[in-house]
Amino acid sequence: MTWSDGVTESTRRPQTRPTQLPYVPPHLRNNCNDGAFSSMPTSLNDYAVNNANSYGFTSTTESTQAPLGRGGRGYGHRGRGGRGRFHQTQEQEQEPYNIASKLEELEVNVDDESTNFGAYEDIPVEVSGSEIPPPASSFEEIELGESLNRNIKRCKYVKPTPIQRHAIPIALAGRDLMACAQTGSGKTAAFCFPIIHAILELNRFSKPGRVAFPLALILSPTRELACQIYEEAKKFAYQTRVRVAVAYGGAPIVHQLHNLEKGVDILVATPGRLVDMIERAKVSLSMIRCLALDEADRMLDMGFEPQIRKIVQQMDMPPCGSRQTLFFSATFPDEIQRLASDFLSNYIFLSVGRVGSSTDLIAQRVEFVPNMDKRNHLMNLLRGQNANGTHGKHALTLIFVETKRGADALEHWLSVNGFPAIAIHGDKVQMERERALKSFKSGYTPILVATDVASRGLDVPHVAHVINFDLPKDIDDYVHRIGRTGRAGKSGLATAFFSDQNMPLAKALVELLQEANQEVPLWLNDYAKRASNIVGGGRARRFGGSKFGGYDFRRDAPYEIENDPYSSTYGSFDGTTSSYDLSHANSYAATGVDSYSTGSYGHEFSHETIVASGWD
DNA sequence: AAAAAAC
Repeated sequence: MTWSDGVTESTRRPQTRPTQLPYVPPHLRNNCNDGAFSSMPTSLNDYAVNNANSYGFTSTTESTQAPLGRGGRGYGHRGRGGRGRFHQTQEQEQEPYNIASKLEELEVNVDDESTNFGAYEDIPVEVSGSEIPPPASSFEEIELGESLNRNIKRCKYVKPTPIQRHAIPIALAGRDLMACAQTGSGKTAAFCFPIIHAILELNRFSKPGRVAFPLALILSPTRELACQIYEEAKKFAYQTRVRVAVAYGGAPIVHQLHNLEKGVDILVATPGRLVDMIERAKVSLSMIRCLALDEADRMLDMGFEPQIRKIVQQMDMPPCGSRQTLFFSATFPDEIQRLASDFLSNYIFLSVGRVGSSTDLIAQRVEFVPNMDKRNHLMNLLRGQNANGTHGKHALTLIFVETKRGADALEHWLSVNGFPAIAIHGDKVQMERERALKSFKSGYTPILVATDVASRGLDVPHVAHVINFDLPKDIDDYVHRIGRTGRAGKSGLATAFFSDQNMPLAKALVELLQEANQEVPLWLNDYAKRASNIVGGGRARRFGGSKFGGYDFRRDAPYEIENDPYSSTYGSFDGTTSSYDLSHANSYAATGVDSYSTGSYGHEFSHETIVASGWD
């Protein structure tokens, strides 16, 4: 990145055509051969088909119907007849859902060093905007510099993930970016590497002093996520002169201030504490070269947007255009994209995987469970896990509930019933929150009951099972929640308890399951159809003509762009919706068109391992 | 109607 040249001047026309090499995620590159390669998806399929029975929770509308399709790709099989026996708790007791063996079958988080074999067959990549820098295929090719490369190796990152391959060159070129990539696919590194590289290039490090002048600011919606990003960034900046600091509420401010006084290049923060520090004149944003928002859609939603606007537009931060701005998330609803463009200048829109989609590393199940039966049903699930003795460090269970009170209540109820559970939510003091998370991570209490405080970004290895005890109202929240498992190439399981009051979510849930090649229960389909007749059912988010297109909201609203007071910030973006697959890669180079997308990366084999951590 | 985020 060439901040020293001036951020806005550093954009350049791509010199070479994008190297569209076949992509295989890092975890798939270990000792691959055709036989092993095909083993995982097969077990996934078998899993879905064979367990249609033991799962078997269906509404009366399904009764004796076989489940539709299967969990894998294609619809060649039909599950054997699932019996609708959702009132028959007796039978549940006799035939508890044997989750432990299923987790083994799925090779869920068996071992950090183990690799799972499978394929991302179709990872659509869409890039739009003007003068798009081409993606890179290796870290070496990106030339991040010796010290950073050393740290990348230390972290056992061998090959960039798709989001990294595309986002890092864009960020290095100094461009603003709105990036969407699936949970657990390596977003943290995708914005940390370019930031650290740019600071090293700038070769002007912060000095100790009463007021801190960070060069880069990374914002996070929760304290725990801020901590996690901070820890990651520190690893990446190890033995460089780049200093990283963190600022978040609920912890004594003096320690954080003390650290700031030593000099800060990269500040990771939650909004409230940051504003506090700025108002105390302990931090100045006047030197900020790069602003990165993790979970950017959350940061710009109703609850957070005023604070972000204050920090970005009403403090001493350099204005849009004279700083670089990077937005990252797994989800990016249309209306939030529109809002986000206020903070961006001539930005590039990048999506790896469909926006808001989940990864197919997560096997998703939806069961109809009336509110009254939820606890009993949960008990049966957990008993199934316990029975096989694998409910330890290698199979953590994360249970999401709707309310803070509900989290406490469920924690208590589980504890009383002999399940080692602990709760985390925003009414606990920070120390309790951190203790709960630590206790969960260590496996000391392998069950964590959480509100949405834990739904985004947190990277906890060994989370094998995410249970949506209460489903969220927003499908995007669901995507983030289940994204706590199936990270960095590991597979995972997500179970949702769907009750009558989740009707509004049915349509979006069905669409998501279909996209992720998951089995859609017939009864859920019925709910979705009924719900779609009611105004407001689902979310009008996925539209657009082309198969993968319609994600960059600028494409859907060319007129608004022309009439928009900010239209100049769009540079030469012309609202075209060109779409290119591999066979058209050449035309990209020849014409310098402003967007391209790929439908498939194909497959590739190599021999590499990767260690999970801080992937979001 | 809920959750998160400063003291």
